[in-house]
This record gives sequence, structure tokens and C-alpha cells, in this order.
Amino acid sequence: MQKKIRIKDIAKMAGVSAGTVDRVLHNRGNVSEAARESVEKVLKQVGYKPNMHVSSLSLKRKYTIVVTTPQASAGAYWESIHNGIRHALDEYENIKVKFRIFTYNQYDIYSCREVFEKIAHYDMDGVIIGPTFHEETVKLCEKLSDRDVPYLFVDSTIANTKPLAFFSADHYVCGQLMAKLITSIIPQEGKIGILQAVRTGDRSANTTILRIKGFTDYLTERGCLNPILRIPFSVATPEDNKRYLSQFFKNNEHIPGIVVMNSRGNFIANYLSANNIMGVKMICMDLTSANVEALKNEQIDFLIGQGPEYQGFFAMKTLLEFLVFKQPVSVQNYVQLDILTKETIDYYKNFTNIIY
Amino acid sequence: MQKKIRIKDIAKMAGVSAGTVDRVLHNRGNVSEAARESVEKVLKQVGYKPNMHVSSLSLKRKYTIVVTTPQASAGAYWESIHNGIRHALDEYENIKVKFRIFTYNQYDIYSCREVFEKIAHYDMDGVIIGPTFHEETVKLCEKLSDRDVPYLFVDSTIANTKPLAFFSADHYVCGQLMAKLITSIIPQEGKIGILQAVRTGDRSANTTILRIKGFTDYLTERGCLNPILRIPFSVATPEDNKRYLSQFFKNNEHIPGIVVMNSRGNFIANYLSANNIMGVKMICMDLTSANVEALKNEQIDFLIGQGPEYQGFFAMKTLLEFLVFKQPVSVQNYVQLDILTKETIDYYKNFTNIIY
DNA sequence: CGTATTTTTGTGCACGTACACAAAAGTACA
DNA sequence: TGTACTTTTGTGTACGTGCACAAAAATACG
Repeated sequence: MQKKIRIKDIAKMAGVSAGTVDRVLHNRGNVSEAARESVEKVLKQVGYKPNMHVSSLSLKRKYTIVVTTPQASAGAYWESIHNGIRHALDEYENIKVKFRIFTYNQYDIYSCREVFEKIAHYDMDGVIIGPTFHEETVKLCEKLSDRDVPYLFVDSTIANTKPLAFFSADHYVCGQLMAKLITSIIPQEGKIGILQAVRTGDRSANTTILRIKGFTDYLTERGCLNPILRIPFSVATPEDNKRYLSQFFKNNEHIPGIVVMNSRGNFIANYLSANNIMGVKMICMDLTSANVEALKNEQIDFLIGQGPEYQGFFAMKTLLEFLVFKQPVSVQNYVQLDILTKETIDYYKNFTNIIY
Repeated sequence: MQKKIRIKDIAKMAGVSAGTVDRVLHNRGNVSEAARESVEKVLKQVGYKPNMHVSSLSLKRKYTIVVTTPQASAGAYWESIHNGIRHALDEYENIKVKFRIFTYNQYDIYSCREVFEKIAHYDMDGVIIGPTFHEETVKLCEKLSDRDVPYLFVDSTIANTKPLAFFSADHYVCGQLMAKLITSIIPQEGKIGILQAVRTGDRSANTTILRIKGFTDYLTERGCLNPILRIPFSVATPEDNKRYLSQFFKNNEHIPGIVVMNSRGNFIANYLSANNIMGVKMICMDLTSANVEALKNEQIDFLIGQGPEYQGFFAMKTLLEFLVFKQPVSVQNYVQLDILTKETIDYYKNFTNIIY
């Protein structure tokens, strides 16, 4: 309970005025070499930590921040990311932020191009990107870099870019985890069905591939001999899926376990229920409301969450603290993977709850 | 991005001065009925939410808060609770809090009595209690109630008390979860060893009994026929445990699964490794550093965390917000249960990380 | 009605920080 | 040395809230 060290105290210790300390803290220039050194020495010595909430109180500057992600449907993955972002804005309610969300259709590359083109010329202080299309994202990032606009990724990161930071699950490890879970709960050498998107252009490009790699590597490393069956599935054209599934389950009876690497696990779960296919263990991704319901109904055995609210929250928080307080930023931020079951789901704090 | 509503704004809307609004907000009295009503009407209408960080800035009052828990050894459960508490104090660094920790020996009822006697007469504004002994805690709480000192529980709650709030896992559900996990990963009808403390007086009284109930109920409800074997264990006199264990494993070979309901899972795990007993699946409680190490070494298969940092953090935060801001408090706070594996443990944010 | 007393209301300062502006010190050059 | 200009430094105000204190209004009572 030692007394808080204030700017004033630093000033006295360094033998200068508060204004000079402020100029050093914010790199505003117009400070003599001698004064700067003296202040910086004291700063280091006492480990000064500004009170951000007070600081933002007297902040005059306005910031414009752009968020671009795939369209967010209710109760689904991207909505949670948006919620996290909004909560970060509440937390720093004193900072004057104008923020705009640009969403694109994650199954339509032209929609993405159009939106990114707009963003590339928009006047803003920072961008948070939920990426889907690799090439388009790289291009956007190059333009942003040229303009010195910092950008952050959520959900996954993109190679050949220099983001200020990214917040993402380690999708490779996620795949390993799914392998561990499914092999733990089905008989040895039991067949495993894996949901595999039939078209690229959705998040598969970035994340599912990594997950599948982690999954198969795990099985190989452990010498698991479970046969892997790919279940065709299309997120873009859902009308085809019933056909895909009925065909699959006609050819493959008595599958003991299914792993779904995107957030549409509930679709399979409901198909199984509707067609009275019992005793299939399921491991699925993401706490969409549909998946949560399926978990509660014991249609899904383990649901893995990647804290989308957390990702959004910290992406925005990091960006704000970087812009306003020039805080140093850690670039790689792998979020935790939450394993949920019917028993624990009711107690799960989706992070939005944590803050308030 | 609507403009923040301030006390001043409320005052203007209600046709009074800021001082009157302040008096209404803090129940300081000396407000005419007419003014009170007018202000309260506006308050409700606009849903005023004070800026706590600014508010605490200009707070003059000092608070004394007492924390009492079992002694916290390094890397263990209670230390995490203490860490959470300290982080709440950092978060509200502007509030002048003097806080004292009184720890007692959780295996010595006299130590507890002595400490609680001291606390009962200590001059303070609130108490956070990590309870162990039922009777002693009830007595302390009665005395605190008489003095109108609010108290909160962490880790578990105690019947026949009226805490301001408690932060605890739902231990019954925790037992169910352990049953679900172990039955999922061992052969049907496989024997399950349960670690059972041989002496009362430790946390068993409060928590382990509930967990065991949840565990056995789960098995019964699901018609699981797994034989349950109690493994004797003493937390108070650890020197006896080697004997207990060697006796147990002599009598019971080929146990496919063991469930440990207290935080000493690593002890069993190490015993198994040391004696070359292989292929035993283990479900254990609490992310003590020893347990985390055992998880990483694949000695433990699933580790269940009950967010002790989270509990401590929110207990202190709730108490502060109640004392300072008269915030309404939700009494029952069941924390989430985290399921950790070797794969996910490295990414786990122990909440301390979340805040900063 | 006048005065004393109590109740109610309004005002101003402090908290720690950002930032605008004024003051002071330094520099260049005639 | 004086003047004009630049660089450096210090001071004061605002932010939203709590709280002390002063001012005003209401009430009591001779």
C-alpha cells in the first residue's frame, strides 16, 4: 500500500516541471538532452506506471478505428469477436473513439476485395482484421503499412504481413487437442469422421488446414491407427449438405467418433439425431448458440472454445493502449483453448461476463 | 459513441445542482423529498453509470479489509487466491485500502480459533474468508453480522451464514464432471480409485464431500457399474501416505483410472511413476505448479481448475465496489470449471494474466 | 415580524493526467 | 548590446467525481 508515484513526483525528483515529464513520456519533443536523460533515469528507477483511466479522462484527441471481419450472424463466432471489441471500448469509455465495422461475405472474394479497397483509403488510426482471403489480406496490409496505419489480426494470422499484434488460437495445437480428446473417448482404432469443407475461401484456408495437420500429426506421433474418413461439407452452399451427409452415412455405418473443425458441428449433431444415428461421440469447435444447445442435449460431447470475446477485447484494448499510451505490444498472442462439456457450460464466463 | 452522461448532466435534467445529485447517489441525506424524487427519476431514465476509476480518484475515505485463509504455500491453491485478491487492489489502485492477511493452519482447529478470535475484534470494513472449519466459521460470521461487518467467502460457502457474496465452484457439478471424464476415458465398468482424505478438518468437510456426492450420483444416474475403490490419504500427516498407497496398490492391481478430489494429485502421479505403475488414467483438481508439471509429463490426463485467481479477484472487487460505490451484489457466484490437458495448459491464462 | 436554528442547496477544490499557452532561456546576427 | 527568433521550460485549466464548506431557504419560536 505504498503511495502512488505521480508525474509531479517524478518532476520533483528529476528537478524539472511536470510539463517536461509529460513531454518525455509522450515523446512530444522540445526537451533538452539533459532534462530528458534526467527524467528517463527517474522513470526507470521508480518504474512509473501511468494511471490510464485518469489519463484517458483528460485526453482530447479523437481516434478512428476500423474493424473488418466476415459478416457476423447472431449467436455465431464473429458476433462474439465484435462483442469483445465493444467491451474494450466500454472499458476505456473516456477515450473518444469513432469506430466503424466493415463486414464482407466470407464466401465471396469479390465482396472482400470491394470492402478492402474501401478500407485501404479510409482515414483511420488503426485497423482490426478478421482475415479470410490470404492474397487480399496481404495486399490490404501492404497498403496499410505504406500509410503507417497499424493493423491487428483476430481469429488467425496471415503470413507475410507485419501486424502490430494478433490474437488467435494455436490452431495446430487445437487439432492435436481434438485428436487427443476423440482418441480418448472412442475405442482404439475406431474410425473417425472429420468434417472437411469442400470449397476453399472460407476460414479453412487459414485455420482448418492447420487444425487438420495438428490432428493427423498427433495420431501419427502416437501411433494411432484410427482410419480417418473425410465428411464432405459446404459452408457456402448449405443446401448440398443433406445430400453429402446421407451419402456419407450410407457408405459408413457405425462411426464411433466425429470431429468437426469448423463451427458447424451442430449441423452434423442434428443430422445424427434426426436420423436416429446413436452412439457417435462428437468433438466440435466454437461456442455458437447452436453448438451450445447441442452440447447441453448431449449431442456433442466436447466443445472447444477459442475465446472470441477475449480475442476481440484484447485486440481493441491493445490497439487503444498502443495509440494512446504508446504501450509496447507483444505481437504473438495465442489465446487459451477452453474445453467445455454439458456439465461446465452453464458456468462458462464468455469473458463479456468477466469484465462486468 | 454517444456522449457520456455525467453528474452535471443529471443535475441539469433534474433541475438541481450537482451536489444534490451526489447526495442522492450516496444516500447522504439532507435532500428534500421533491429533489430526491426528481433526481431518482432522471437517474433511472438515463441509466446513469458512474465512472468508477474517476470516482475512486477523488475518494478520501480509507478502508481496512481483512483476508483470512489457510496458509498459502508457494505454487499452491491458496496462493492463487491471494494473487487474485492483490490484483483487484491494483485495479483500483486509487482506493486507499489497508489490507491484512490472517492465515491459519488448516489442519489445526486451534490455530483457526485463535486467528478467528483475533479477527472478530479487529477494526475493519470487510472480511474475505477462505473457510475450512464449519463451526468456527459460523461463529465468526455471527460476530461479524452483529458488528455489521460484511464478509465474503472464497473457495466454498458455509451453510447458516449470510455472506455478502461467495465465489466458489459448484463442487457437486465438479464431481459430476470428474465422473464424466473418467468414465469417458477408461473401459466400461473399469475400476476407479478415488482419493479419500482419512481425516476431517481439511477442505474435505466443505468441498470433497460435495464432489464425491456429485461423482457417485453421476455414476448411479447413468447406470455406470464401475467399482469404486477409496484410496486412503492424509493431507495432515503426509508421512503416512507412502504406506497407505503401497498397501492400496498391493491389494488392487490394474486400476484403469484414478480420480483425485483434492489438489494433491501430483503425489499419486509421482507415486505411480516411481513405482512403474503404467496406464492409469488420472483426473485431478487444481492447477498447483506440481500438478501442472505432472500434466505436462502426461502423468495426469485431465486437470480441472476452479479459477482461484478469479475467485480472489472478484471477491475483493465485489467487496470494494460494495463498500465504495454501494453497488448491489449478487450473492451466489459459481465460477467456471476449466478442463486442462497437456495440450492446452501452456496457453492457459490464469486470470492474473488476463488483467494485465 | 425578527432572530435563531435547522434543513436544504449550490459552489469550489482536490485527485492525476493531457495539453494549450505563456514565460523564460538560449541562439543568431547586425 | 540589442533585436528577432527558436528552443526549452513552467503554469494553468479541463476531465468526472467526492466531499467540505458556504449560501440560501425553510422552519421554529419569542
